[in-house]
Amino acid sequence: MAPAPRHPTMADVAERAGVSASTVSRTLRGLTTVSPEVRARVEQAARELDFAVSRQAASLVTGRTGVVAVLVPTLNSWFMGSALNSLGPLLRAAGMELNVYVIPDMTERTSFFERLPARRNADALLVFGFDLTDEETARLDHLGMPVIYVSQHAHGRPSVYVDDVAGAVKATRHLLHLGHRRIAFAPTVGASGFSFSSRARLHGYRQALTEAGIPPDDDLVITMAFEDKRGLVEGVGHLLSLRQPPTAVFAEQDELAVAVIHTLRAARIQVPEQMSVIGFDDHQVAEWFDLSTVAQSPSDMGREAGELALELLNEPEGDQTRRHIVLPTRLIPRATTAAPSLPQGEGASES
Amino acid sequence: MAPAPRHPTMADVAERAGVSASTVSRTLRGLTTVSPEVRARVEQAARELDFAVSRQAASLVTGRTGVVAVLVPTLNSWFMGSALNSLGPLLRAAGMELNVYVIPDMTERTSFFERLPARRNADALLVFGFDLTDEETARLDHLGMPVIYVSQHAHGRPSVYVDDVAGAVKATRHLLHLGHRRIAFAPTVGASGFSFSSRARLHGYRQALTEAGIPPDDDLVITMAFEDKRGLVEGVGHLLSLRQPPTAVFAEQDELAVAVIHTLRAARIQVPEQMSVIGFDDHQVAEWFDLSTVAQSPSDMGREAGELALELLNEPEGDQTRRHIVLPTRLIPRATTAAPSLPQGEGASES
DNA sequence: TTGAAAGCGCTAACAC
DNA sequence: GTGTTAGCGCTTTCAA
Repeated sequence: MAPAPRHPTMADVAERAGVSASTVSRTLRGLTTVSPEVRARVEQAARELDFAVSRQAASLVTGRTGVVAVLVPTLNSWFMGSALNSLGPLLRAAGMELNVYVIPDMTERTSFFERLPARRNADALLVFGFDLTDEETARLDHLGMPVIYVSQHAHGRPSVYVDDVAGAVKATRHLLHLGHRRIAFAPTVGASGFSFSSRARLHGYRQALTEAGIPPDDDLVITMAFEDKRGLVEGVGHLLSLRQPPTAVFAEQDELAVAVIHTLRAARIQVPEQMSVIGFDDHQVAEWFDLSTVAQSPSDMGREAGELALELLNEPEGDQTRRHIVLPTRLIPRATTAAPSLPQGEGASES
Repeated sequence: MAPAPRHPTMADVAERAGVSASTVSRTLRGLTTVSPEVRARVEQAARELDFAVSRQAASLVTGRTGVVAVLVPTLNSWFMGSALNSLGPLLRAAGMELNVYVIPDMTERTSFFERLPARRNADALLVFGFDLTDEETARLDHLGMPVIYVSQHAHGRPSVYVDDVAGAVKATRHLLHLGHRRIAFAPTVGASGFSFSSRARLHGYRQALTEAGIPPDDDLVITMAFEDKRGLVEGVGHLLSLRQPPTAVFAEQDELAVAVIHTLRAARIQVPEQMSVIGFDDHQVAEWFDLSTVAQSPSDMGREAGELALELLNEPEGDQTRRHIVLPTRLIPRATTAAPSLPQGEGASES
């Protein structure tokens, strides 16, 4: 780096082009009230000086920062990666920057809500998949910028989420149609958010069972985490040791489903012959495992959320702020679900 | 949102605390030249008004934006997710924001390098895994801020990367020790960056073979992408149809390794009995597949890169700017590699 | 230890 | 169409 290569300012460009700074500003912002010749001169001068507008200075006067902030529990997940992968370029195209706040644990979370660093440094905030307390939500309400809840339904506030309940119903019905009657549900621990989806899927699972005249059995609901090998072995062991063990498992997400399959196979339980397994997501890994699943599209979610954000930013303060976008799911039956091999009945495992 | 809940300014805080704006500024920045009583008054006033400093205004005068920008080919990858997951909180702790530029394709890339939007909007830039042209690198050199190359070695510029060559040597030697002589290497297409690693791993593979007295055979190097099922089938088919087919495959990354295993099994080729497969990464999926692999730690990479960035920012313009950090790898043998079942020799597949 | 004043680089009224 | 002027909200001399 050179000693102090001071960035050129608009004044520099103005001087070089022989115009005023306002004209440079107008030109660079694409306002039409600039004559073609002047525009050409200004653009060339800017190019020659390799000039870039300082957002800082601009936003000081416009009151807009040109950045959209996202609050995420983690970046290391298929869901977040896909969502932000579509959100990023979308914002870029609109001339906005993407600012990311990664909040992996409670400490970070507390400090985030205390200081609210996004406060004056973004025009809108997208909150991904956190299960916020009322207090936290209230705090965000006073942020002074549009806040959009993504991958969760926030009462009375703009949200974008997938229809988790319907998706879970599809998965459960699929198993029911195959003849399963003892169906386990494996939610995953929400240390890092997304427990909204978790609860919605549990709800859909219960609903489908109830509709089929099967009373939900809490013994069949067992929380596990795909990173926790030990917990998996215990959880799966618990299910297998039940008086009436399940013949199918519906895992809250594909990665967990795959981990469950891995654990089952390690215990010499054949999938799907002895146990059907279905996931949720249609994660890349689902294909490798021929995993039956319910597909959702995080890319669509990122896109919808981004578009909604841009809309709210350009909206004439309308009370359109309580919009909800619900995205669909799709059942994808593959090879890890099949009809149960044994006839169902009381004490099947006893004999 | 209220009609226009104007953010309180320092002047507001100053008034409320009965001091000048400068004193508020000094207090909030933790300068010691403020008497305890005044400090207390100011802090309380700030709290009561829920005041937050405007970075925009501050950076206008300090010349520092308080943001670190990262340029990434994608966010939807284990590598990037892990790296940014550790980078984010680290920057937060240092009071910096994380700005992400996702550049998924050539169009976006061209436009990024044309406009260089990070230019006046960040204090440092971390470039992840792109294979930049000399022209692009030169452009970054003139950005007027520290630029750190991550997951790649950039000639004469600060870089953080894993020792891909050594890692690839470990993987290849592992197969050699098991008795393999025909070892394929599967690099993956670098549409979205990371071809630096790709080439380094190829190099390590060749080096290990050469050391073992085996001339590298380009017929055994076949590029595939784990998302491209068709390409996988063709690629694997190609290897199997060789006059002397390989007995082991070293895939550039775990996800590809897993896809290869999936493809092999679909073709009724047993792993590792008929074909050993080893990956690179120690991705989560490696465990589920009992995949032998070479571990690297993207979290460490993110951390090192972040620390280096902070260092360069606080450094007295020293010429320390050409620092290199090389991270280690570790071989993790699991169940997808084993000794070849057939004796090696010419025309083994002919008989 | 504190305050007054100047100004960072830009945009928005308002004139011309 | 284009230039002039007046700040946006901070930090930073410089005085006191």
